[in-house]
Amino acid sequence: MTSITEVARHAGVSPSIVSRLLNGDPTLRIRTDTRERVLAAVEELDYAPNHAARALRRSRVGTIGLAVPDMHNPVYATILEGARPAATEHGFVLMLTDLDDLASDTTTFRRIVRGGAIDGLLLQRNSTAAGRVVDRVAPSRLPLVILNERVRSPASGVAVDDRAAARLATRHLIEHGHTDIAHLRLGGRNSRSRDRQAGWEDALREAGIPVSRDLLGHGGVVPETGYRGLTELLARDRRPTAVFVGSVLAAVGALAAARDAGLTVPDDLSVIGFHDTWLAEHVDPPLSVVRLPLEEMGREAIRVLVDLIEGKPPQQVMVSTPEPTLIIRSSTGKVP
Amino acid sequence: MTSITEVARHAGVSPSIVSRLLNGDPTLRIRTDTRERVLAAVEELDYAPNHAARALRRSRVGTIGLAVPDMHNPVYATILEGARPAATEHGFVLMLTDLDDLASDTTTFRRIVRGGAIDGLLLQRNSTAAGRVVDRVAPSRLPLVILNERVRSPASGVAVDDRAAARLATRHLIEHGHTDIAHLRLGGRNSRSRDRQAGWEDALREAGIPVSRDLLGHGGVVPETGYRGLTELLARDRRPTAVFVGSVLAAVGALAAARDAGLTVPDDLSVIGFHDTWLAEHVDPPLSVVRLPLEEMGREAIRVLVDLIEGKPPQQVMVSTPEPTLIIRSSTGKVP
DNA sequence: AGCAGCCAGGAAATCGATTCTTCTGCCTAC
DNA sequence: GTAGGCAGAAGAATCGATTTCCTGGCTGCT
Repeated sequence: MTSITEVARHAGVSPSIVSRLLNGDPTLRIRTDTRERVLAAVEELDYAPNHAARALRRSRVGTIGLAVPDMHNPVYATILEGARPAATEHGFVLMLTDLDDLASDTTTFRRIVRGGAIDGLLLQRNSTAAGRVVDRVAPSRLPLVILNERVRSPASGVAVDDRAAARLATRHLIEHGHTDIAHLRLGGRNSRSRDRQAGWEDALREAGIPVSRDLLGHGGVVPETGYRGLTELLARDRRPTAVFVGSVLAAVGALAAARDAGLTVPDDLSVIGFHDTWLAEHVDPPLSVVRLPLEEMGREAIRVLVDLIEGKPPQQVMVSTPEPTLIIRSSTGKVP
Repeated sequence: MTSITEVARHAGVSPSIVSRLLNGDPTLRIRTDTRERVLAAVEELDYAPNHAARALRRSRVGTIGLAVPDMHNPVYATILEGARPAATEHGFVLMLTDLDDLASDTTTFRRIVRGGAIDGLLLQRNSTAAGRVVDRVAPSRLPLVILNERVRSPASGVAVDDRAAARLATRHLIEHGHTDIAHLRLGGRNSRSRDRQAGWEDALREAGIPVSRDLLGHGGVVPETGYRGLTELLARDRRPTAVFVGSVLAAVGALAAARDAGLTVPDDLSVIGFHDTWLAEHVDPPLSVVRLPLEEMGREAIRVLVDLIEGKPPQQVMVSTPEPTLIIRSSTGKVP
């Protein structure tokens, strides 16, 4: 590990010069030949400032904690793909922290948050665990950005336009002549679930179709709950001819439920999901979905968090470009 | 940020006592009442040692870098699910580093590796990028563990028994009466690809079936390459009745290729994939696969890396419990 | 000549935890 | 009565980078 002292000795200057040069101190007056000697020494010794020492001095570690509930969920993977390069651009590294650990384990929480292992936290507010983390983080004044969720003003949050996207998906079904359009909602106390349901209602109302509780079911966020949700819905008196599912994974489960109920998709039942991931393309039938700017959301979340770390005020951002788009595959069709 | 000095003042002792007590210094002699005063102060101030200061002093940061090519790949997500809790157990946090950045960007590499931002690196050796990273890391003596790949002795690696698993998968096809069994290999210069092909050959040879180049194709690791691979294979003179695909994602692509070629799976063609992820369950038809202990591999990799960080010698580990298992779904059946 | 002012760079304090060395009473044993 | 020993704890150096405050020497002006 070459230290700044070695570089300084190598170049025949004092450490402060090396530091100020490398950090671009505007008040630094330095001769060209000295500058070049220092830079040459840096190159030759392959010097990089020690992470820990710099963090200690600056009281900023250069890492951002990322707490998502489940890496298997392709939605989070996509957000991550957007967030990581953005973090790098801003000079930060992402640190993976387990949401549940943060919520339940005092030792982990202390180590990470109180011990200053991260400069800020990016949190997917999903489970009740996330709520607990938010409550615990608040008093420590650690910069915090809630991901994929609209939040109230004192907090920072970055979301996508779930409502518009849900409306788009539902309208697609309406345009195919459907009027009995069910919705399998995410569930839970979060804006995503509410907004997607609201978008569904928006589209129905705009088309003059009455919104009925009979066509509202629970879809959850994994295939199993989607399967159960559609199965239960199909057992009711009033059978839908189309269903808008609030999650891709649940939509995949719904596809299986339809098959097991003896229905052909899309001839007997149209299914549209939420969020495009390459999974949607490879199920049978390929799933129509509405695509939202998830990577962009990841990128924005990093930007907002870095702003917060730099002392700027909290922001609530809705990422709306590119706009939600329909990806029409084979799971949606005309009304039977 | 409460510091150790504040805790010391609060308890009426010197900082060294606090440090030695909290770190369990065995040479520390301390009165019970003093100990309790210190612990009470720690609790009251909710003190945790500053990450950066401790890292600086100990020259160990407590983080492990993880470089995988693609989070969308459920295989990596699964390995990660195993690695993260193991890291926490050992007192480390996982840091996400981009493989390509590490390979190509000097600044990032310096910052992370030379700057001592990680104590060790867990690397999925996949692309040529990974090879470059290995070469660059070597001179810096950063502890390095290659994931999911057999390696030669001076390096450390953790792998699963690809060959046995491939043999198992192929034998499953043989037991269903198939003799024209193709293999879509991963490709690339890595042991995974070679071992899976070797396992396929093992099973054929054991059954007295000649191994033919005509039945060997390229599958890659994503659906698109799997699609192309099978399409090309089906265009040859000799048509297989079954195919063992070296990756789940490629197998999913192969399913689509079979459908587009007018073949019904499994009636006209049996398909078996490698690695079980919940994706396999939800494609049509549900894909038979062979399941390997991926989470366990992630956990083991952390153990080996931590050993390395603590100065123990390199190890090459093959994770073989639980043993590879067949997960039989509906994509494999009797020979037509 | 004398002095202000600038140029180029140096010295030292600091961040917080760890760890090695040193110190102070008090008790015991000879 | 005093040296020695030990329990119990304080002090100080250190890790490496940053940053504030200085300094020596030269220039230019009066």
